[in-house]
Amino acid sequence: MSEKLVLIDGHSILNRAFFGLPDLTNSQGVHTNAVYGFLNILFKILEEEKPDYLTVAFDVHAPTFRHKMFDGYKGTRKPMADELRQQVPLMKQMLQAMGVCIVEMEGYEADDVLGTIAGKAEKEGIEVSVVSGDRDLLQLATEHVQIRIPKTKKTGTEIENYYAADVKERYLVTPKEFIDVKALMGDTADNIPGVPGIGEKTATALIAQYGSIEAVHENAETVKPPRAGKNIVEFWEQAVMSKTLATIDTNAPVEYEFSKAKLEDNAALYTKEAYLLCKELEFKNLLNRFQVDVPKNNAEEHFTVVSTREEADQIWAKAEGKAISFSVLGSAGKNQYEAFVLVFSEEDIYFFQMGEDLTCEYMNQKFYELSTTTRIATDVKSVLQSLDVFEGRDISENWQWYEDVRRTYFDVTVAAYLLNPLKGSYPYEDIAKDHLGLMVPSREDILGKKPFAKAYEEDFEKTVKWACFEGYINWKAAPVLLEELKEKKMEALFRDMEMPLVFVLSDMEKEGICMDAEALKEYGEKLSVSIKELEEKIYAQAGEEFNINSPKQLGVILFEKMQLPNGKKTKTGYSTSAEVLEKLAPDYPIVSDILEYRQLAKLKSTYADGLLQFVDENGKVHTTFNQTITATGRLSSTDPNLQNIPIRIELGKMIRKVFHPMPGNLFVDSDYSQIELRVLAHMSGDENLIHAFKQKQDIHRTTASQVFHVPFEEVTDLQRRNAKAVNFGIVYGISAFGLSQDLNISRKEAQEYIDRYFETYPKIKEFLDKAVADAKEKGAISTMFGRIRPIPELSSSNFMQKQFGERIAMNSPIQGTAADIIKIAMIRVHDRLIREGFASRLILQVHDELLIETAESEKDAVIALLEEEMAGAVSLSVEMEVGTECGYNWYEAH
DNA sequence: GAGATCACG
DNA sequence: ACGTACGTGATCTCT
Repeated sequence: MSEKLVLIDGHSILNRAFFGLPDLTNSQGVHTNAVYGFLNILFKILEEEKPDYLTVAFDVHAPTFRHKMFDGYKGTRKPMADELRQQVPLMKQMLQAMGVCIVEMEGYEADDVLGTIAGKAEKEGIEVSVVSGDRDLLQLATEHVQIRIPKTKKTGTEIENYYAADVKERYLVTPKEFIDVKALMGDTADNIPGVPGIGEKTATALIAQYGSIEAVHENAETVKPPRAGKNIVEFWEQAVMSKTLATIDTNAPVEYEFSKAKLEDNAALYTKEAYLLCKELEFKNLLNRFQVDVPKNNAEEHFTVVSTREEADQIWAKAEGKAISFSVLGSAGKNQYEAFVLVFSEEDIYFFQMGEDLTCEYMNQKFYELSTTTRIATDVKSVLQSLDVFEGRDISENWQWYEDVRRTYFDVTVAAYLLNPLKGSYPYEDIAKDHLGLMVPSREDILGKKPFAKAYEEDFEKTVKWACFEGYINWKAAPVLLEELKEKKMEALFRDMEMPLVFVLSDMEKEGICMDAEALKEYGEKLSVSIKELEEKIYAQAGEEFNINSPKQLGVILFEKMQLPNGKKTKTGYSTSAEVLEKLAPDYPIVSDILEYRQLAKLKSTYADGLLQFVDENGKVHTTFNQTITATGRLSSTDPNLQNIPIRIELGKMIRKVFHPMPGNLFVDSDYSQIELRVLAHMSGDENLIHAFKQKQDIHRTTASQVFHVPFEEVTDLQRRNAKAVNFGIVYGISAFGLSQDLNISRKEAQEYIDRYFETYPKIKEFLDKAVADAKEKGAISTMFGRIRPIPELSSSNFMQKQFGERIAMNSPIQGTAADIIKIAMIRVHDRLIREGFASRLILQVHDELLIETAESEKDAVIALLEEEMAGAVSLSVEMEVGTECGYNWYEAH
C-alpha cells in the first residue's frame, strides 16, 4: 500500500474555523475559537486518513487575509479580525508543540508551497490529501491528489472531497481547466481581474467547450455569446495576466524533506507540550484525546505507604526541623481521618494509613510536637475543620504560642490566589503547571469522579498516588509561590493579612449563628399563603394557568397573549426582568401581581426554605467564607450565603428576625459609612472630596451641594439623588450610558452630570485616568495594600471588552482597598476578643459590616473595641467612620 | 450546564 | 454601529 501525505492550508483552515465557531475565550480572555476549530478538523482528518506524513503550510504575511464568504454582500475587504490575528501565532505554537512540520516561504503563497509539495509527493508515489477551505486549490486535484474542503456545520465537520474526476463532475471542467475558468471570471478577493462581462456560468461553459482561454481566444469570432468573444479579444492581456495570477506555482523552490514530516503514529501528536497548551486554552473536550498517563515524574517513585508506628516514628524524627507539606484525608469530623500525607523532601513523600497501630491520636501528637517553621497545605481553613491544630489549648492563655503556630502555616491556595485572583479554582495540577512548569495528573485523571471514601476502598493505590502528588506539589510549590509573592511585593499581604485571616474565618465559620427554625417555618408558611393567592389572581387575569417562574412562558402570556407593549430584549426571548415589568406595572394589575409574586417566591425558596436546610442540630447555621474567589479581594459566602440576606424591602428584612444570638448575648453590628468613597477620596487625594467628608454630614447631599453650587440646606431631593447616583457610578467606573440607565435620563444629560462632577473633583478624574493608564501599561491594577488584579480585557480588540477593562481598572483598586481594610479590622477584632479574654466572638462579615455575638456583660467594651479597630484599621486622609447598632436579632442590629 | 432573575455590598 | 454600570451566590427553567 502506498504512503499517504496530508497537507494543510494553515491560514485557510484557521479562517474557516474562526468564522464557523462562536467567539470562544479561555478564562484569561485569550480568543481560542479558531485554534479549537482547526484542531477539530485536524483530528478528524487524521483519524480518517491515518497518514504517514503531515505538513501545514502558512503564508508568511497574512494580515490582509480575508474571508471570501463575505465578498459579494459586504463588497469591501475586511482586514483580518484581531481576534483571528492573535490566534495565528497560537496555532503555530500548538502545531510546534505537537511536533507538526510547518512550512512557510517568503515570497510564495501557501498555495504554491502546497502545490509544489503535492507534486513532489505524487512523483514519489505518495497519495496526497490537501486540506483547505479555498476552492482555488481544486486545480491541484489529480488521480492521486485529493482536495478536501471542510465545512463547519451544526452537526459537526463535514468534508467535501475532490479527486480530478470529482472536480470534472461537479464543475464540468478538469482541475487544470479550472484555472482558465477563473482567469475568465476573475476573483475580486484574490485581485484577479478576469474578463469583464464574463461570470461563472459563461466562463465554465466556454472552458468546458474549448479547454483553455487560448482556445477560446483563437475561436473568438464563433464564441457565444458574441459579447464574450469580443471582450476576450479586447481584454486579452488582462485575461492572460489573470491566468498567471490564478495559476498555483507547483515549482516553487521549497526546501522540503519528507523525513521531517514523518508521522509515526497519530498518538505522536499528543505530546506533553500540546497537552499543556490545550489545558491553558481550556480545550476540555480535547484533553480526553491525550493519554491520561502523562509523562512520568520521578517523584512518583518515592510515594511510600506507611502503616506501622515503627516506620512512622522514624519518619517524624526525620522531618524534624524541616518545612513540611501535609494533608488529612477522609475526615469524618475533628481528629477522625482515614489517612495523612506528609512530605518534606524530594524523596520523603509518605501516605500514612490510619489503623489500629497508627491512630489519629498518635499522628496528632507527632504533628503538634514537630518543630518546624513551615506547614504547607491546600485550603488550610478546611484542614482546621478536621484537625485541632491548637491542641484544644486556651488560646487567650497562650497568645504568643498561638500566634507563632498560626504563622507556621502556608496555604498554597491562598498564595496562588493572590498571584492570580482570576482563576476560579486552584487545584494542585494547575499550581504545578503555572508555578513549577510541571505536568502532573489531576485528581480526576487518577481517580475519576469517585468520592474519597469509594476511591480509598476500591482503588487504594490510585488514591495514594493522587494524595501524594498533591502533597508533593504543595511542598515543592510553596517556596516558589513565596518567591513570586516577594517579587510582586505581596509577601506582607500574604503573611500579615491573608494567612491570619484564614484562622479568623475558620473561627467565624465554626461559631456559626443561631437561627430560629420555628419562626423561619412560620414565615415560610405565611409566604406560601400569599403566593397561592397571587398565583390564582394572576391565572385569572391571564385566563389560563402557566408557570410564572418560567420567563419563557411568562413572556408569551404577557407580550403575545395579552399584547402588552414593549416586548423586547434578550437573546432567547422577551425580557421579563423587574426593570421591564416595573414600567408596565402602573397600567397593568397583572404585572404588579407578578412582581409581588416574584418577590415572595424568591423569599420563600431562597431564604425561608433555603436557610432551613442549613440549620444544624444546635439550631445554628455555619456558612463557608470563600477567601479565594473574587477578582477584587472581597470574601464571598456560600452554603448558605449570609452576605445577601434581604434588607432593602421590609417584608424581606423580616427574615433577619430569625437570626439571633445565644441566650445571654446580643448582637453588636458595625458598618463602615461610605467606605469606598472614602477610599477614593484618600487614594485620589482630592481636596474637595476630602473636605466634603470632613463636614461629617450626609455625603450625597454634600457632594450635591458642591457639584450644583447650592448651599447644603437648599439641596433638593432630586439633586441629592443625582449626586448619589454619580457617586455610585464613579466607584463602578463611570460611563454616561450606565448613569443614564440608572437615572432614566438621556446620555447627554448623564454626561453633563459627570462633567460637572469632575469639575468639582478634578483629582478624582486624574486618579481614574491614571488607574486606566497604569492598568494598560502593566496589564494589572493594585490596591493600597498591593493586592493585584490582572485585567486581560484591556488588551482585547473588542471595543466593549476594552471598555469593560477600563471600568474594572477604575473600580478594582477602590473595591479591593475597601476589602483589604475590613480584613485588617477583622483580624484585629478577632485577635483582641480572644487575647483580652472576651467571651464575645466575631461571627459575620458582609463586605463593610461586622457582626459580633456579644456577651451582655461585655456590651460596652465590645462596642468600643469594634469601633476602635474598624475605624483604626488604617489611617487615611479621611476618617473611617463606623456606625454601630445593637439588638437581640439581626433585624434590630442593622 | 447555561441563562434569567434577583438577593446583597 | 455597537450596547454597559463594579463585585458576588442561589434558585428556577429548560436544553
